[in-house]
Amino acid sequence: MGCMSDVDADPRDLEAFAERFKQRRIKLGVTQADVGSALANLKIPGVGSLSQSTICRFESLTLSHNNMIALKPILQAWLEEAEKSHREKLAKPELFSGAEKKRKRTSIAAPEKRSLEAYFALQPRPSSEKIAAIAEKLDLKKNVYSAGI
DNA sequence: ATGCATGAGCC
DNA sequence: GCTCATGCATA
Repeated sequence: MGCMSDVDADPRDLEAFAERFKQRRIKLGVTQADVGSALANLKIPGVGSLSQSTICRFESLTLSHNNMIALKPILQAWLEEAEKSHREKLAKPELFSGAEKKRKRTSIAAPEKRSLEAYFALQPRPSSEKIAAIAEKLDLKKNVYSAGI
């Protein structure tokens, strides 16, 4: 009866894991479909993506026992990865939000551009107060000046 | 979330 | 042919 070398085959463990899995997935703001497709990024040999259906069935324990056993380590691996990178984002937002932080290329309309060039001809290196004043006059954000240098 | 269909592996 | 894992389509 008590055969099988599966250390992890206890239905109670599975139940507990499935529950934790779902809660933590939701806490990460990730859908079942997201999990399924993200599995492919784990690059576990012989493991591709799974469907939303399968993730759902895993969480609700409606897969066969063997199927659950087989899927558990995979989903566990995903969960650990997901939580790791989530922590990294919280710890070092500046490294990760590069795409979000980067200012878009500034484009300056022709009239403003001519004005700025005129100001620059008069005074190539104005103080930040001057810059602010110029920005005010031209109704531009003050950091636009440095974009024009 | 789930009924139904499909394809892979098995004997 | 049967079982099982999985996906699609849908309410």
